[in-house]
Amino acid sequence: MNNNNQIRASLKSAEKVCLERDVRLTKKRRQVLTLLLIMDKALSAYELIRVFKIHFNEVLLPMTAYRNLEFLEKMQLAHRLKTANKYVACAHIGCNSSHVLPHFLICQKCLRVDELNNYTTNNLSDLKDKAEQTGYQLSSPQIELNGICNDCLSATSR
Amino acid sequence: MNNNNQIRASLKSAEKVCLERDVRLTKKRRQVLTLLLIMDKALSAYELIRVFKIHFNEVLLPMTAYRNLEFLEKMQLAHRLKTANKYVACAHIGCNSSHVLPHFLICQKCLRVDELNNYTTNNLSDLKDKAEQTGYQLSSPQIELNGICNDCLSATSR
DNA sequence: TACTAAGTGTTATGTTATAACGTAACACTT
DNA sequence: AAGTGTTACGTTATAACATAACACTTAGTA
Repeated sequence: MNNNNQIRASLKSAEKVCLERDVRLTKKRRQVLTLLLIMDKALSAYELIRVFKIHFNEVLLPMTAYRNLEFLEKMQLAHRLKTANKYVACAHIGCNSSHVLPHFLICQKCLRVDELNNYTTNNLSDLKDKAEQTGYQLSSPQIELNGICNDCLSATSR
Repeated sequence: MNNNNQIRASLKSAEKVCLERDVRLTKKRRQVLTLLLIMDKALSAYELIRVFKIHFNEVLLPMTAYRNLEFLEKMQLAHRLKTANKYVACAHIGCNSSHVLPHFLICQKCLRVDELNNYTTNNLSDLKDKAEQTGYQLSSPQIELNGICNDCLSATSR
């Protein structure tokens, strides 16, 4: 779970990123990012909407949710997990992470997400080579691995 | 494009697989597999339904489509591409392929899919190790890489 | 023949996502 | 302060993807 200090730091970094890129971190966008950070797991757009209502007692409309998630994704402040149709705050806000070949480990039970960005560029060039040999140009490759985290595993086996 | 001989051979292998596993390759299931082989690209369930009507002049209901796709997936005669919400015939029917760590290259333009199964088990154990170090047990890992195939690329640049 | 299990049909609904268009808020100029 | 352009958000509608629950049919078999 992200603690308050971590969340504050991430929001500060997010502000900086938006300032640098001359885009606006509006109230709603900031709220969405805050929620993703607080929840610290993958949420669907509609889950986000429900939690938004509970947390801020304000309405977040579906279109706004999707637009804001798209914005956060562009700024690499959040990620879209295609295999799960869910969204999660970036684990590396403020870390100058490259996001060249993000790897996600997704727990199918609790939706905890671990984001591995410490892969060598070898992995990417390896994948790129294989893709090119097969006749493809990769576009923003992203590896999503589904599994079960140890916490959920031990909870189940009990 | 799969030619008629390849399709016939795949269907024959599919029959064998089902016989061995004591499950039925019913008419509808066979038709669905046939269509996936004919189309030779990723189809959504609802695209499949539309093509089914055109090709066989019979109705394939959504539920049946999903059930049959699920069946084919279990038998490893077809694959579900989660990042695209689409389905594709297995490229290795009758090849005794292991399907330990299937890699898919998906063209986002034409939905052609290349399925790489020639990865070494090293890749899998490597991923498994990394996952376990991070506290996850992988469940049927599958790598989906999105890109654009050379045909579409050259068509676009013209 | 009648039973059983598997498969399919049917209806309804849930879930995820986007299109199209209008309005509000903000930022910049004059 | 008024005018203008841009970005963000609101609103409505609908497309696209997927499953639940239960009924009916049929193939295989006792």
